[in-house]
This record gives sequence, structure tokens and C-alpha cells, in this order.
Amino acid sequence: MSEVDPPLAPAPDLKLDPSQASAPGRIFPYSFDRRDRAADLRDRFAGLEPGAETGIEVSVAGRLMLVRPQGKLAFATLTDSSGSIQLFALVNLTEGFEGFAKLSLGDWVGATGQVVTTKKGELSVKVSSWVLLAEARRGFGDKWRGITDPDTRFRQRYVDLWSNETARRALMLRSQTIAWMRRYLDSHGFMEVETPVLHPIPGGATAKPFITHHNALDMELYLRIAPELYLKRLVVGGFEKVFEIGRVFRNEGISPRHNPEFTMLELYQAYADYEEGIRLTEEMVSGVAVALLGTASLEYQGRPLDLTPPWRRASMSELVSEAVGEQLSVDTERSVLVELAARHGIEADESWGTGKLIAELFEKACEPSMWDPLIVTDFPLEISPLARPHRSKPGLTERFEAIVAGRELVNAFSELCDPDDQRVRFERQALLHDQGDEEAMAVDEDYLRALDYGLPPTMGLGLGIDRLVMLLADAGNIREVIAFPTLRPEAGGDK
RNA sequence: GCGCCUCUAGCUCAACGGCAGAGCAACGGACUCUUAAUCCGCAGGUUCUGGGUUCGAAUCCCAGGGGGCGCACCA
Repeated sequence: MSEVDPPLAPAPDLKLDPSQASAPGRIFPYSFDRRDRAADLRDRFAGLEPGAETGIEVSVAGRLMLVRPQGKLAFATLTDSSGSIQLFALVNLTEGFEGFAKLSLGDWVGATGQVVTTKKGELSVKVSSWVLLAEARRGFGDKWRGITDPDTRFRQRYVDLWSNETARRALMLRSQTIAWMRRYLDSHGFMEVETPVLHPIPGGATAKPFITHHNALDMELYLRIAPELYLKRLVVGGFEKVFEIGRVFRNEGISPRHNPEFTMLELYQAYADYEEGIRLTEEMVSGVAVALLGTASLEYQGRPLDLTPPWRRASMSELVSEAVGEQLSVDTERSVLVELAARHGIEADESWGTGKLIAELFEKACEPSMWDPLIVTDFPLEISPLARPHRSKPGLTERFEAIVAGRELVNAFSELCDPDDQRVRFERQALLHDQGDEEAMAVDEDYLRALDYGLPPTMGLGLGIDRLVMLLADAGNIREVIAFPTLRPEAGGDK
């Protein structure tokens, strides 16, 4: 058995003998003068009477999604990236009519002709000439249902995108969301920057990294789990408002809400605190919904979801107390929290302090039942190694998370600027790491050195783009909003 | 990583212990206004893989593989 190419190609559903494809005479055009898009034609010629002849010649191109040959006439539904339009061919008008009537579903066709409506009133291009731009040698699945098998859909996304409108729409919303964010941040004085993806020390979040190796330097490098520490270095360097939209990588499980690589927006604003972060979060999340969907009142997975600000705010301790029915805080006796945790099925580790216990209780008792947008504030210092201590509440930080539809969407805080405090926090993390917590951080000496030069008061904010798009696209699975989600390699052979 | 569910024609699905089927796609044909066009014909299978139970297994059991969902972890 050949080791070079796994046998992916010899599909039983090939429509043609592959040898024909390269046979002389089967040469497809190198370009096509497409001048009109389906959606534009629909706009331009809306409301024509049945049987109308406009006398206007147009040229369209796209894939044939349906074909209805009918003796000396033929109809076909052509879809381009804007939408669909009907092609109408007649034996005594259309060049090469016999060939047209034999076109297959999925073939790429360019067509020129007059805009008309049929007797039934369907807007159509009455084809005078046409050209086969590329053929579909494999079938497109059931013409009505397309393909629905999730495995095939994501492995062969090119088929999914043509046959499933919602798949296309989700990726379009993703693109529009990122474009909107860029415009918003640009118009608010933020500068887009790029920071390394290959990190000598993974940092900025608590997560297991992917490890890789650089040959020339003969050293381990890590794919970034967050850009945070580099972005703050740029603030030290004098850039007051920066942001990055980029891929981060976490070596953790795959689930409907987790892909090993995902896209994060991180922004940093000098002279601002987490109050500004809350304001920005509400404005951006509701703003992008209104811009793309026309409203901030969404329906998500069959339930109403209103993103209109202001969102409810509550501290983590308040929420936990509310859920447990008992007044709790990071100052509560540790044994009391351990007992409560046990009652919620949480096995408390020796190393956990009251802050970690509160956070665990929060995740277990509160988070799953949350739906409407909520700003959870004042996270325990123990679980927030990069956040600045709360200005008036000991043991807490000025950190908040935005929880929407039960999921963390935004994590932000007033940044820790004090190099001495940061060193202590890093060292505690490093200790946890040595004790076996693979997600704990390491001491980043260069970052500490940067803080020595002075980080001004700064607000930092991270927003999960994939999860935001899930809300906008009403997608229940993160893979719906990622063009090529991470999958196990194909088992072998063809599907 | 653990639990539950699932895998049948290219696609979407039936058959649930007794002859492996349908619709669509493909292929051949008919058809001058269709809209998932319609009609006639033809072809299409390692029922995920390997064992077992049984007179007989797509169907029941065991193991493995792919996929889905939930839990755990996180964003």
C-alpha cells in the first residue's frame, strides 16, 4: 500500500470517468465576464408582470443547484454568492441547447441573455449563450435535503456550504462581525496590532498549551493561549489603545462550545478601568447585533435573548449567595465553603483557598442557569493572577465576565500594574504548576521587567469571537461558525 | 477521560430474528413555462470492522472504529 497518498479520490459517485477530464477538448475557460449578480437582478427587476420581456441583456455565473429540462425548453436554478436566479433555455434561442439540458447539479455555468419573467412570473435570464466553467464530478447529495450528516458536513465543508444555506449564513455573519469590530475599534481610536503566535512562555490565561519545536534555535515554543502579555507590553511601550483579533490555541477537549483553535478579540485601553470595559462590552455586543441583524432582541436556540443594555450587574459573591441561599464571600470560613462545595458535587482540593471555592461554586450553582446577559463582577484575587486588586474590597479584583446564554463571552479587568504584586502572583501560579496544575502560569521575567518600566492604569478586555457569532447566527455548536473546525483525521478511504 | 445514543445504495431514510427496500442523485428515453417539474426504463450494497449466539443476524450479544449528545475542563 502506498504511503504517499491515502486513497481519498476514487469515489464511487464519480459521474464521469476521470480519464475524460484531461482528455483533449475538455478545456474549460480561464475567465468569464460576469457582470450581474443574482440578488442585484432581483432588486433591479422586482415586480415585473408575468411574461415580461425587458430587452436588457445580462451575464450571470454560478452553480446549478436545480435543473429542469423539459424537451425543447429547460429551466435551471443558478446560485451565486448573492443568491439565486432562474435560467430559461429554449431550443431555438439557446446556443448548444442539447448540452444545456444535460448539465448536472453542481456544475458551474456562465450564462448571457435577456432578463424576462416566465408565464408564472419567475424572474429569469433567457439564455442566448452559456458556457460550462467547471463541472461537478461528484454529486451534491440529496437535492432537497443536501447533506445532514455532521461528520460529512464539516469534513467536506465545500459541499456543506453549497447545499446548506444556514451554513453559508453563519460564516457570512462571522466575517461581518469581525469587520464590524474592526470598524468600531478603529473609529474609537484603537490601533490594530499583531503579536507573536509562537511564545517561549505561554501566558495570559490559564490553559494547557500546544507545544512545538524550533529547529534552528533548538528550543520549545508554545502556540499562544492568549495575546494578553504582549499587548500590555505594547501599552508599556506607549500605544494607549491597542487591539488584536487573532487565533489562540488551547490543548483541551473539543465540545459544542470548544474548538482547539479559536478567535479572540483582545483590547487594551490606557487610563481606563473595568467600568469602561463594561461600557464597551455592552456597546459592542449590542451594537454588532443591531448592525448585522437589525435588532438586539434575538432568539437563540428557541429562547428569547435580549442584548439591549444596560445588562444586569452582580458580584460573584452575591450570585453565589443568592443561589445557595446563604450569605457567602471570600471571607467566609473555608470549612463552610468546602462543605457547601461538597454538597454541590465539588471535590475541593487541598490547595484551594476561599476565592477558588467561591468561583467553583459560582460555576456549578449559577452559571448553567443563566441566560440573559449578565455582568459578573469582583472575581476573587486567587483565581485572577493578572487582575488588579479591587480598590475597596480586599481579596477581590476589579475583574468582570459577561455571561450570555450561560456562556462566558467577555473576560475583562483593570490590569495589574504593580510588578512586585505581579511577581508574587506569578510565583503562586508557578507553584501550582509544579504541583501538577498543567494550566497554571509560569513566571514571565521579561513581562515583569516591562512592568518595572511602568504600565499606566489600563483596562484589558477579551471577547470570544466564535461565541459571539454563535449568538448572532443562532448556532448551537461552535463548529457551525468555524469554516474548518478541528476534526479527527479521516479514517481512510472515501466517505 | 467517563456515560448514553448512533452507523443500511452517492445523498436522505425504511426494513428491527425470516428473500436488503424507497425517494432523490446517476445512467437511457419522453416532454415548449417548470419551481424539490412530471412520466417510463435501467443500474446501484463488505448493512462501519472483527468475533459470538441462532436452523437463520442489518436486526440480539461482545470487542474495536467513526460520529452525535451529556458530564468534566475551559473562552
